Amino acid sequence: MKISNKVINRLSLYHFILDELGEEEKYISSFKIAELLAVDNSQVRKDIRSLGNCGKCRVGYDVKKLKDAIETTLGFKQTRNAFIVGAGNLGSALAKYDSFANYGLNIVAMFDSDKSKIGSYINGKPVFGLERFLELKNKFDADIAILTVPKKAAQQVTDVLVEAKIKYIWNFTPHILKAPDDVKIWNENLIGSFLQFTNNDEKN
Amino acid sequence: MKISNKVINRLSLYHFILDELGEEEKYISSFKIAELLAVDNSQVRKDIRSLGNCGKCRVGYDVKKLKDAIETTLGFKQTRNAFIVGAGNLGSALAKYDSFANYGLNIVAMFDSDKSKIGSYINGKPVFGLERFLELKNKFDADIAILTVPKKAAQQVTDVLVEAKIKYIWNFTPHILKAPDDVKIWNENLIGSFLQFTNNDEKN
DNA sequence: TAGATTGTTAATCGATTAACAATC
DNA sequence: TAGATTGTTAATCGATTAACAATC
Repeated sequence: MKISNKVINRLSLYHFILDELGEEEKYISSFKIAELLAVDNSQVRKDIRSLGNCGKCRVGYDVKKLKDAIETTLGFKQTRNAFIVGAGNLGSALAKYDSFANYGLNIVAMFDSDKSKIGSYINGKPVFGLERFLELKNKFDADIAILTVPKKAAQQVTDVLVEAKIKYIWNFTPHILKAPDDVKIWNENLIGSFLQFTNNDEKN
Repeated sequence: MKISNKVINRLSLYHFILDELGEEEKYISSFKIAELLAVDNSQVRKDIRSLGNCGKCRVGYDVKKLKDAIETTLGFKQTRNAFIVGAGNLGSALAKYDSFANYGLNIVAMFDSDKSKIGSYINGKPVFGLERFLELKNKFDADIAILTVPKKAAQQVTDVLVEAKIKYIWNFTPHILKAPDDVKIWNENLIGSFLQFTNNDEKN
């Protein structure tokens, strides 16, 4: 069954909470989760229901089982290989963000146009020149590109990624990318987040 | 009139598009914007309508006026001062992201617990020890904290921010923060983004 | 049992899409 | 005028909230 983006996002937040519960807490209620995230408790139950059979009347949800169900449903275990394209500050920050691996995102290499960076390693990930993208895309079995190049290079680099038949582009640049319909683009719009955050009382 | 988060987010994307149109393009149609973002064209018109009176039948929207209307409505011009708390890779990346200033987000200083960083400057922003947070919050007129500390320090640092009566916390850590209701928290959930992105065909 | 909590339905609310008259 | 595009209404769709019976 299809799970909507909003539900996926909330399930990932529930997982953060479960992740930090001590061993001694065996059960957690929808009321407790709802309170921590300031959402409606029946929404929490409904979200969890989409994972299948998890809860126990009167006691709540088994923390370990619930965590496991979220991990299975959201695919934390099936790892996906990804490239970071743009080894600047943001690209390096993401390369050093080891939590990604726990959620199934495995960063295998990085690309940059700066010759002084090519051949170096950032948190163990090798940095290559972009001209080798096609070759290395085939070698590493990666279909995700995390785009962290400067705004003005964004489209040109995207063309290279598209040419190499990358399937997913996670776009951290404030540039609207042009790409064929079969390439899935996710705009990580930090500016938009900031504006929502400070202009509005809704939560994310 | 209140504008919903989804509309704010799309308006910021429209702004990116307008920002990159050459001087020669005086007008743009809702159909063109819709095509670039793969959204519905009547949604674009409705979103723009929430800005007030902008369009011209037959010719489309005046690019300059539309840009200006988005900037006014979303408050790009009223700058807000912010601190980055955590001068690691991600904090430094955000400190170097000069585009923020164009959208009204002015980063005035950074905080870290690492003594070797305290006293240094990152992209011109001074780095202070966290024990000076309260003092400097009053000095700089800042009510936003961008939280980029390691996950395990997140709650402890949040307590300091709350104590100093910060109003907005932009949380980049994968930790659910506990804070009083009058502190507004925005979770920038990168893990959640990744999961939505790769599990689902909806767009963001 | 009494009480707490889930699962689920129905009601409400808001967002998206489709359609088309009005406009220039 | 003819044609393109906005503005706006109505229809549809989906998400949230409220309520409560079922359960242990």
